[in-house]
Amino acid sequence: MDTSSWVDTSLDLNPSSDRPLPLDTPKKEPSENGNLIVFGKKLLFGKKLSMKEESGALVEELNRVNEENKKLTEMLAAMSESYNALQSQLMNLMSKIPEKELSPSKKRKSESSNNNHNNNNDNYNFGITGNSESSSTDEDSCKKPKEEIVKAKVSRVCVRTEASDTSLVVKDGYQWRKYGQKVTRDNPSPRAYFKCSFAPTCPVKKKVQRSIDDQSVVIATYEGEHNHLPPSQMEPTSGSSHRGSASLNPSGPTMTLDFGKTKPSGSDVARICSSSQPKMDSPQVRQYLVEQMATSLTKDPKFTAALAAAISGRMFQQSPVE
DNA sequence: CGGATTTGACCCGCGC
DNA sequence: GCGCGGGTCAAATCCG
Repeated sequence: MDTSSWVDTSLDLNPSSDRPLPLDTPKKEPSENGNLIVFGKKLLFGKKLSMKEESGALVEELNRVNEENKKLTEMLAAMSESYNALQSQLMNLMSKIPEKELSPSKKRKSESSNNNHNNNNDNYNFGITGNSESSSTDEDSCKKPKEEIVKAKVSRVCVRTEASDTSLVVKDGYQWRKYGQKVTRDNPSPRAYFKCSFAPTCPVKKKVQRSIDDQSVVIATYEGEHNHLPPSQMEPTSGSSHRGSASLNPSGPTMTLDFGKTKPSGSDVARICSSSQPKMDSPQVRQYLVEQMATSLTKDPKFTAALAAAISGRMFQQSPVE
């Protein structure tokens, strides 16, 4: 199941969850904590109060916490809604993009037939586009039955990095060894070739190249499936609380975007999540994704601004002057 | 000193 | 068959 790839990705959207967050939401958290503290205090000093008073206070606190809870739930729902609205808008715009983006001078068709017909448009999808097996058309399977068998799973991931960062390094939790670099015709930026070096027998390869459209975005194309767990998950000390994904098909083409090097900006999340929408066929997964997004939102209000900026910026880029 | 990276050469598939 | 271009190899180099 390929959904694991982007699910896994989404799970790592909060790599900072184990570090003390600045918490720019003083409205919510302190009040919540305040409730808890007050609650605790009253428990501590409850001895001096009569049972009635104590129970009354407890009920009061309970009501207050419930209200707080309700508010938070509403906020969550609102955020999820606005996120979905933005996402659908983005997808609408994406679908309107003409195929003019395709480079007309492209000679070789192997790549385009291996992936999708709108190969280059993948670059503008900004996210994991899934494997070629599921996305390849009937035509492809007729034309290239051989490759259909040989071809390993292909996934594409786009990651925003610092534009000044010239190293084509995509931290995805695996260990890679670079074995080649090539300047291709389509893109003046060099393409780097990596092999998974963590396990000698692991057949997975990845290609990393900057997007011709946006130099701050690198496109990583993964081929094959890891036959081992990501090193980050094999370390017992590597955080565990927020990595509930360890059980999710570890042998699949999981892409645990660490973003350790680059800051986990909202745009990253927006790109990954928005692009993976076509794979959102499982309601559970979808719900989980929304929860993850909501968690990010509630933890970092700047996220909203970053998300809006990223999407609006993308829209502006795709429909320049109207 | 060993592993990782760099980079030019080579291989191979595809289109003409 | 030839040329082009992407992908891979492997020697040289770098780096911790």
